[in-house]
Amino acid sequence: MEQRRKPSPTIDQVAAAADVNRSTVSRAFTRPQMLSAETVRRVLDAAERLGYAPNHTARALSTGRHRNIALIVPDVANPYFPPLIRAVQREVDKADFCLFLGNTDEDPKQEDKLVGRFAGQVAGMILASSRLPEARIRAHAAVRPIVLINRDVAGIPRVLIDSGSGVEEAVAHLAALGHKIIAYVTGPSTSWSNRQRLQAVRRATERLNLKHVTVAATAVPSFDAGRVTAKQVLRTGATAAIAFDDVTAHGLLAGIADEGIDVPKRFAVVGCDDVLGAVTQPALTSVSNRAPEAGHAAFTLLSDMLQSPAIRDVRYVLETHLVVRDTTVR
Amino acid sequence: MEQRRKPSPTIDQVAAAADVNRSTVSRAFTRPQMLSAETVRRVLDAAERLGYAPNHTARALSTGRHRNIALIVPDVANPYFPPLIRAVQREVDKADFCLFLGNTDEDPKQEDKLVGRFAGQVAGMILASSRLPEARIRAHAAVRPIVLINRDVAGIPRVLIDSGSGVEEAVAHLAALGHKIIAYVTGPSTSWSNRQRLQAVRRATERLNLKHVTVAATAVPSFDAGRVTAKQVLRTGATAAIAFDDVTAHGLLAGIADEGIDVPKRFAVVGCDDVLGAVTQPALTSVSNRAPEAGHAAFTLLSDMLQSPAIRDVRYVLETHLVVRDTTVR
DNA sequence: CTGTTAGCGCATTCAC
DNA sequence: GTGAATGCGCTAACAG
Repeated sequence: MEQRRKPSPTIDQVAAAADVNRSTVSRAFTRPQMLSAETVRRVLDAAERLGYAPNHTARALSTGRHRNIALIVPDVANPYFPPLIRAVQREVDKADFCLFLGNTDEDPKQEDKLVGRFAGQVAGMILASSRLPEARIRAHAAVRPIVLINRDVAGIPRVLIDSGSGVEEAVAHLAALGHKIIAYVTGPSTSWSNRQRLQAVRRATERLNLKHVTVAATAVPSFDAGRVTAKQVLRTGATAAIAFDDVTAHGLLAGIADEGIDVPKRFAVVGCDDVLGAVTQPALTSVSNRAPEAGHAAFTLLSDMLQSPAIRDVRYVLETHLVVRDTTVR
Repeated sequence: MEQRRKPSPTIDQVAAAADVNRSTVSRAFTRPQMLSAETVRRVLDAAERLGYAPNHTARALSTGRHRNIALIVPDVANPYFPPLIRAVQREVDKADFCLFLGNTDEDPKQEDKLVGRFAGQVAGMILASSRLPEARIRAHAAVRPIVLINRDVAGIPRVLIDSGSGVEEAVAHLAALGHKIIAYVTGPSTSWSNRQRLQAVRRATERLNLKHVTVAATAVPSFDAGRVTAKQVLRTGATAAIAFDDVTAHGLLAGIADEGIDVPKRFAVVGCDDVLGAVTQPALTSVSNRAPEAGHAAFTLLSDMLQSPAIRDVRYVLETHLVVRDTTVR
């Protein structure tokens, strides 16, 4: 049952088969226009025949350039990220790159470790919702191209989904429905989006002369985190809550139902990121999700950085809007 | 605004700083027990000071071994896969490997392309729900270690989630409830799981003296694919349906509701993979999901293959069970 | 225990 | 247009 894998052919074997020099084979693959059409054909032919494909590793070592990029996210299984990953994937693919995926579990230490692990085999990295301290981000960005998603660090190219705009719409919507006290259920304290949403709630409630309270959920956003928070939210006297994300909002909804309180008649709930669509019961009002566009933009940015080594201070902002469904008004 | 990135230190610089030979530095990192504790300390010290980290690429070129593996899935955004990816991720991480992620869009050509792209920079690959023809799989597996998930090819190590067992339970459950005609709503025709589920429906209905019909959904499983299939399903005279997966079942549920038919009173629905949990309305009865265990097992298998080059014919099967919720009985 | 030497497979100067 | 030579950063024999 033993079986040896045959080593893949090298550039030298192709050179021999095509009766040319190694450099000619190399050129046939990288800059064919430098060679006579006839030679190119002969080389490619031989390569085809031998099943030769340039060795990424050797090429990278020689040029110092990799055709890989890494995408690091806090939690693959959080429904927010797969569409983002998907979008990045698609662009990476078009560019004929390979994608490394890293999962930090919302842990800055783990994130730091991953950045280190990927370093040296990628052309650049995209950090989505990075939980790293600003200093670490700057340190990494000084050494290699980095693009941030949902993290605002001056001087580092970043793509920001401005959920603030959508959250302000949400507060206005709730105000119009007559709510006077609005609760915000928090997400990870290291999350830029969380801070942004919290600030938007503050700003909007103040402007509209409403009260707001914030209720802390556990560190990692989850259905259960939202659910156990329900009682506490109800005790604040709020009649409406905006949750850090849809998953938390979904749990909150369940927790409120556990208390026998009708949504939206006696309590209104708004989520963020609109990842659950109409699957909750009642269908969740939420702030729109532009993660796929963010993924696309991030790769485009990174791609630009790879072309021109000048570091540019790009701040790409995507606005969001409120998507009204049945948890706020029937 | 121009800025040059400083190149990372090489093994030689560390060697100079520690006043030893390059090989000593190399050993300090790969086989410290070969060196005197004192030397190791001195080398690691110098490395730390210079911010040195071994270059993956150079190491891989020299040893021919990579510390990367690739995981290829049909659709990252399909809720079935993120937990699987997550599980693989976790194991990969423990082993100090890096993970490439590939997305095939259910397209065999794309899958083939990805395998080629990753080849040469990975120690091995895991193909989840591969849509590749058997011949292609064999061809690839002959060249490099490959582990399959949810694809049964003799001679290639594979991890199979036996949804058949759960589907048979589902049919028995429906039979006990008095259903006589059961519809199966298909998934991708190239999917091993789809064939397996279809066969289970056939087997179980025959054994229990029930009728079954199959209704084809569009190629890519989706909410909409399920929804538009509803009318057709109802026309068959079936009073219960088992769908290829939860996402399709979810759509089916919506389509049936569109027709004004009450679930589960007048029609019963069963999903597969249990990825939606209790989020549908009514909560979906489904066949349990063991994707995380499959991911774990797949990496363990791959890891074993990397240790002993002997190709082994492993067939690791995970049983499933029916999870009864509200779409079959209230 | 540690230094010496020789590649890994390729891109890239130079020459011709 | 093409060939010859050099080195990317590292590991792995082989010596001592």
